[in-house]
Amino acid sequence: MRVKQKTKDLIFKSAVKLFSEKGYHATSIREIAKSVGIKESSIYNHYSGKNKILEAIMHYYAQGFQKAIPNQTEIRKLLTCSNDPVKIWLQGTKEFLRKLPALWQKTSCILLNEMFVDQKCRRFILENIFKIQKEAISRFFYELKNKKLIKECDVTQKALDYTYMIQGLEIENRLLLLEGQSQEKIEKKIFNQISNFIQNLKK
Amino acid sequence: MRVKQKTKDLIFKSAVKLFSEKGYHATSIREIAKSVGIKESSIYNHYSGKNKILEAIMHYYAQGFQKAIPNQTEIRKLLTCSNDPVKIWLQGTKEFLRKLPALWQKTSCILLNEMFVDQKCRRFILENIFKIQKEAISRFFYELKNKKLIKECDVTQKALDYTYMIQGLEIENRLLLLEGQSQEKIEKKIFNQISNFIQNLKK
DNA sequence: GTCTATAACTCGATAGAC
DNA sequence: GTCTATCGAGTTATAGAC
Repeated sequence: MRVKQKTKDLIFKSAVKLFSEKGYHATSIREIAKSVGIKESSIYNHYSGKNKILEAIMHYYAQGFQKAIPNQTEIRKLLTCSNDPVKIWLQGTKEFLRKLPALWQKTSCILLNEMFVDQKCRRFILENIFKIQKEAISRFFYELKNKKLIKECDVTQKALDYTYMIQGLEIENRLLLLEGQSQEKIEKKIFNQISNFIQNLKK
Repeated sequence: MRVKQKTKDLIFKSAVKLFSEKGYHATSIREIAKSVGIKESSIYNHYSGKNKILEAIMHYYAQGFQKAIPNQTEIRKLLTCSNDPVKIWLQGTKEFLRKLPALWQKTSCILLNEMFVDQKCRRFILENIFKIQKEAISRFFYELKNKKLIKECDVTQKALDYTYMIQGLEIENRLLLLEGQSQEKIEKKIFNQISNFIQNLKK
């Protein structure tokens, strides 16, 4: 049982690596098997098909995302940390990123690509990710406004603005990762951009 | 010669349609040929390989983009139209979109996907599109600031903010198109979002 | 310039020995 | 649970008739 789990895990990890680098369709079962060090037929003892690996990735992605989103209690706790919305937001973002599982970034790359090609994947992300993301940001902004830490504004519109910005950043993030830029440099850029956005929400 | 050009054009159009719907890798030469109404071998009389079609698409995309970007003269002309930066910007955007060739939207979908998978395509877009886009927006914002139509601000930072927003919008645009939402509804959303951004730049 | 025919290869998936 | 062997279908691309 332990060995079986280990192999399945290796298949998953290799698939995530290869799919994120070359794309789902351009990666073959054979390549995954080779990078694990087994024959392609052995993969079918763990996943009944290539598509099942993608489904597992979708599961991993959604579960990791949902668990990392701060709930109402965590938001309230964050609000007591400081009177500076920028500090609060950065703290919240850091905790969110820290809570994401190790391979989440790569699974994100895979699915955000596949989304434009695979209808099932697209619907899944639209309903399970984008919606939740927008709601969570709105909720957080609403609490900040309630506490008079940010100026009077249309919270829903600002949450939309923020979401678009994050998606744009995400694209750059993916490109820079593929071009081999360091994770620190990317994170610094993201935090600058986020700080700038929240700064503009101040009174 | 005329017939030859017509077929080549049909191949290009069919490829753009299929690639944008199913992705480059998931579309076969056979399918393209079938949708044109010829055999796959006949395609090789016009394009020496599947990859050459993608290269043609890259060419079409970049050329269409560059030709649509307003030059310094056009920017200056736009600035005389109104004292409202929102009106000026929307006018500029409309002219930009109108100047884009018919299939540009779809080629954009194809390449923005392929970008994450194909290094050649990625470099091409990073160097030929993103860079030019950012520079053009900076230039335009700079002129608006010079004319005191927008408040004192870091023009480069605002151009970056705008670029991220546009990329986020572009993602949504692609998704909604794939989900069958009407072009008008999408455009309305884009114009709202853009207006909102420029409005915030006002004094 | 399009066709038929086919080469040469890769793909996902299965059967059955061990 | 992994292996070898292989199937059947799909792929890009080419050769040569018309």
